[in-house]
Amino acid sequence: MAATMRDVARRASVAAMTVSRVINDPESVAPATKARVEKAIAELRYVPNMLGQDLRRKRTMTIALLVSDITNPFSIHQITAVSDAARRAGYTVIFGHTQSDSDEEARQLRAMIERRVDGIILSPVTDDPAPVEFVQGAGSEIVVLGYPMPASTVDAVHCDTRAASSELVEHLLLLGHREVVMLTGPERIVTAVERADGYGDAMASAGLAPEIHYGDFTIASGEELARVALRQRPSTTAFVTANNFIAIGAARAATQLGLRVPQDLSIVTFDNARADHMLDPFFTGIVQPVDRMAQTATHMLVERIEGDARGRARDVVLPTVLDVHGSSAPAPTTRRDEVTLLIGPEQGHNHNEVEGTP
Amino acid sequence: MAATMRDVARRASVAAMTVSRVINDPESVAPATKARVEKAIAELRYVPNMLGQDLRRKRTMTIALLVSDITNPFSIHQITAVSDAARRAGYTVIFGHTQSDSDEEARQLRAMIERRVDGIILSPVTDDPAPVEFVQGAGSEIVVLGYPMPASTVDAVHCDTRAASSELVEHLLLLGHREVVMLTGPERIVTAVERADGYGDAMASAGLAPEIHYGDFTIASGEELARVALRQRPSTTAFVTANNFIAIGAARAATQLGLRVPQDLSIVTFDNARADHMLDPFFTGIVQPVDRMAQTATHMLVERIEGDARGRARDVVLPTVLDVHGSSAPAPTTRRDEVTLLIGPEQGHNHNEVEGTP
DNA sequence: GATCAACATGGTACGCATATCATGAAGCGA
DNA sequence: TCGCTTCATGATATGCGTACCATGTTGATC
Repeated sequence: MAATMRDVARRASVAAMTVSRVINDPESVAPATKARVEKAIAELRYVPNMLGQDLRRKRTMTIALLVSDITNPFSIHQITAVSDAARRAGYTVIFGHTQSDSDEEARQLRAMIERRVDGIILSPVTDDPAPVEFVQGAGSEIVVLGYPMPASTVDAVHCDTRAASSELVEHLLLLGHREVVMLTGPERIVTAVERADGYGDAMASAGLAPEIHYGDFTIASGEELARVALRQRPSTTAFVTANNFIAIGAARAATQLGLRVPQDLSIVTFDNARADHMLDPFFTGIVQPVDRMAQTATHMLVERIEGDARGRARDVVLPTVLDVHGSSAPAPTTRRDEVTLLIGPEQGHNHNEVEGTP
Repeated sequence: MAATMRDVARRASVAAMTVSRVINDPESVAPATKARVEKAIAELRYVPNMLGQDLRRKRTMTIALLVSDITNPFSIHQITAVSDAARRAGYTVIFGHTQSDSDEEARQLRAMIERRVDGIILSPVTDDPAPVEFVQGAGSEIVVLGYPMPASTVDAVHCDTRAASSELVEHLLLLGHREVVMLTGPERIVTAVERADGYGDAMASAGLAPEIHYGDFTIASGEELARVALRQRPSTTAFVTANNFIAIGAARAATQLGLRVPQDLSIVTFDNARADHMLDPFFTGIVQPVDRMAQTATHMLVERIEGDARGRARDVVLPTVLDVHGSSAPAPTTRRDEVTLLIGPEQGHNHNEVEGTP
């Protein structure tokens, strides 16, 4: 169906090689020949076949971006930032999402290696070095985005999310909160653990007992975690949540239990959706410089691919910002025992696995 | 660097063809041979090169999805739905976004044809048949998602967005509104025009004069359009907006002008963000069955690719739902002339191009 | 023991574009 | 006019995997 380079060559009475030259290095072809070839290209509506080109050149000019959860506005922001930076560098980007699942991550990485992408930007699920080694062993370049990799044999761009988590707690402590509970994601995901650790650090420094609930990075899980936490400890005055979905869920649970945010309960979080997307930015939270992270990662990757960067792995840590909005307020002074009453009828609701850490 | 099939063949003392068989049709290889080959594959960490395979098979098992604006939650929803459906059918999906720009659309389509995707799902910018013909001429299958194509030589899945727009207006009329103004996107984009037309239909049926403001599908534009509309006609009691970004902008403008939504001003819209993502679903609006649309489009495309569907183009129209939330309320009974006062100091603000239609 | 089928495996060419070397023509100076 | 460079173009081989046909082996059947 589709015309090939040889079809064009035949029609223009030249060799295939000359057609290739017209496309890739027009200067090197005589004007008359070039015109003939271009005419044939137009007439046959010839579109080059990158499969052949890539196979021969051993270069696809493609980089892959693997994010954990494409439904998260945070990931969307990463995707747009990476594609823009990549396009400027002359690369095409293909995406995948792992749904925070290591097996899916492995499958996706393999699919990308099969396509022989020149490089991969990965937001890894765990700090297991195996996926990274797999990519490197296959001869593709890789940059890790969003998480520090412990065995640092790979370029990485991330924020100090543990310290940022401490910062969130300190914000609450300054507002007079003492009963601060952490709601985070699954224990198998580094981000969830890191953010819980930062919370633990700050609580320990303040001489307070930490209370951490592990769940999922979803609204439903946030709702459930908040419900359980409030039932177990009705005197809680503030939640630190490990992402915006958990925060939304927690806010929902609070509202349903008759608690007002922030008057009765403060909620602070990570990875706020871009302010743009919301009618009123609401959650106080840590904002990561997504654009800069994505651009930096892309540039580092392109440097590796093009051989401009050799040698040791580079680890770039970018600063976060605490963005104070309406979801955090001074701790209420009175105890709220009526909460237990409201929670009563909801007891059969606890069907998620929830693990508490002392 | 990376091992090839022949490397594996040599190591297992078989022909390359046998390695290929082990990978694609393991049943046809004797167990002992198969084991030897698999051992060699593991030892060399061989990963097949799809470029070679695709080139030979003339099949990439890839479909491309081209949406207009990846930052829109509506598009994200399309992306996830299409990738899920495609994965189930054994296809990989690659994405692109056109930013509602015809040139960018053409570039992206060409890039996808260059990669020889088996098919393309396109949310077109305009109703120009050229992009569709380009793809068909290049031998790829295509399904148009979200917009009806006038010259129906192509499969399409969409909603009757014009009728839906009328439905929005009727909802407002039932609430007693008479001064209803349309805020829509650029005139060059079909969706913007279709939705304005539906508004026009309903206003005409009710014997009311339409007033349409064209702008962009962005929050900033929505804000600007609303500001201008309210200045020109302070007695406006309701806006119909052509997407959620315009709605958010309009709500912002209203708030800044001291108008409460919905008490003083109702706002209804299209393409609400998924309820999930918002703390409180707020906008009354038309909801399109995104999942079903995306699945249908994917299935139709796969059928074409696999030759199960031949002949005439199919045009599937799916029903929309009017989702009533808090942004629409009965029309206020008193006139509001103080609005002009509030608008006064903002006059120098009109730097977007805004076109009014009588 | 001969014949044939069924099966396992190999050899060769091909899909498309390009790197590399080779060839021919034109241009230039002496 | 000869010899040399410079430039435009072509022929061939290559990248990787697979379709297709061919060959050899095994085993069953009479």
